[in-house]
Amino acid sequence: MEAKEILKAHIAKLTILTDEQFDYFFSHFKKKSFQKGQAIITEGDPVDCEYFVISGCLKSFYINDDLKMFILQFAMPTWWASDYNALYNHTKATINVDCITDAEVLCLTDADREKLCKELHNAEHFFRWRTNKGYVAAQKRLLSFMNNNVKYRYEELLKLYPELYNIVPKNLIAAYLGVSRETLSRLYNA
Amino acid sequence: MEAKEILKAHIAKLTILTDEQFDYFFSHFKKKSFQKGQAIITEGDPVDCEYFVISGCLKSFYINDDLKMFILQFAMPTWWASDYNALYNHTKATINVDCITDAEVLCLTDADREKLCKELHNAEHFFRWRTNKGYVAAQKRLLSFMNNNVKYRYEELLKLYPELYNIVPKNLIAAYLGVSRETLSRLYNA
DNA sequence: GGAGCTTTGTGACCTACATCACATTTAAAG
DNA sequence: CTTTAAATGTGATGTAGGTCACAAAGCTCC
Repeated sequence: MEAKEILKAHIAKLTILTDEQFDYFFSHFKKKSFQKGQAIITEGDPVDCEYFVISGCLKSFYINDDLKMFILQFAMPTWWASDYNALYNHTKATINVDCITDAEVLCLTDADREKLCKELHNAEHFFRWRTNKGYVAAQKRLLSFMNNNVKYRYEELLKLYPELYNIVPKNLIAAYLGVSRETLSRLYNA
Repeated sequence: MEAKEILKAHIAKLTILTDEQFDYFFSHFKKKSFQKGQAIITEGDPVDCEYFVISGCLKSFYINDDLKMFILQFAMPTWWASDYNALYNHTKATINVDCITDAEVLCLTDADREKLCKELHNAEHFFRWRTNKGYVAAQKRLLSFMNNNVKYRYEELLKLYPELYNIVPKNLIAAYLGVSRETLSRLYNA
C-alpha cells in the first residue's frame, strides 16, 4: 500500500475528509526514508515536525545524566511520533527520536498542522481525537506503572503489541518498561 | 470571580471566542456543588460529563484489587477532570473522581462537548490544545516516574503545585507519587 | 570465516521502598 | 468537650529490582 493510502485509511478512522480535502491535507506531508539507527530528533535541537510512520519502527527516548535510556514510545506503522513538548512550545528537544529499523515516515511541520487545523475543521477534529487517544493511553500506562510489577507490564505490552516481540531487542523493551535489562532477562529465564 | 468569568479567562488563554460565542458555549455548562468526600464519578457507573473546577479540589483515582489507591490527578480551580477513557469510549467508569474539599464545578456532557466542537471551530481548537497539554504533562510525569526517586518526585510536585501542600493530606500525596505513606513520611522526618 | 560490534544470560551483592504493627497526633462530629 | 475517625510517625523486617562483573551468543562487515 502507498504511503498516501495508509494515511488516508488512518484518518478515515476518526473523521471524514472528501477526496479533494484529503489530497490537500496530504500535500503538506513530506515523505522521508531513514536507516536503522539514524537519528530523527536529537536532544537540544529545534523540533519542527511530527512524523507519521509508514514502515519500520521508531523509538522516542530520553537519556538521563547517568546515560540511562528511558523509552517513552515505540512507533510502528500508522503511529505518530515527535517531541510534542518541544513541538508545541517551540522549544529545543528534550527527547530523542531514532530508528530501530529502516523506516519510511511522512513529515508534517508544526506550522502546516496548525494551518490545516485552521483551514479544515475536520483536520482539527482528527488531531483532537488522535491526542485524546494518546492522553488516555499515557494515563493507562502511568497507572500500570504504579500498580503492576515488571512481569505483568511486560506481558501486557506484548499482548497489546505482539509485533514488537520480533522487531525490538529486549534491552529496549526493558528501557520502555523502566527496568534493567538484567531483571527483564531473569523474568523469563532462570 | 464568577464561574463564568473563570471559564472565560481560561478559554481565552488558548483560543478566541466572541462574547456571543462564549455565551453560547457557556450555556452548555451546568454548575454543581459538592461536599468534601462526595463522589462525582464512581467505578462501574456510566460517565457522561467532564468537570471544570471553579473552587475546591478533586482527585481522580483508581483502587486496585488489594484496595490500594492510586491517584491519577488532582484537580484544582481551572483544571478539568473526568474518566476520559470512559467518557470518550462510552464505557463504564474504571476510575473514580471525588472531592478532597468542598467544590464547585461546571459540568459539560460528552454530547455537548462534541456538539460545541462541531458548531464552533474554535471550541474544537480549544479542546485540542487542552488535551495536548494534558498529554505532554502525562508523558513528563511518566518520565519522572521512571527516572527519579520518590524524594525528587515529591519536591517536583510541590514546586509545580505549591497549593497542594496545604490542601491535600500526605497520604494522598503518597498515592499520587505511587509510594507508601510510610515511605513518604520517612522522607522529611527521621 | 574471523574481527568486532550489539545483545543476552547469570551470579553475587546492594538498596530503595513495601509491609506490618502499633503509637500518637490532628481533625470532625455528635 | 468528648468521642470517633482520619492522618501521621516510627521501628522491625521482607523483597523486587538495581548494579557490577564477566561470559556467551548473535549479527554485520570486510
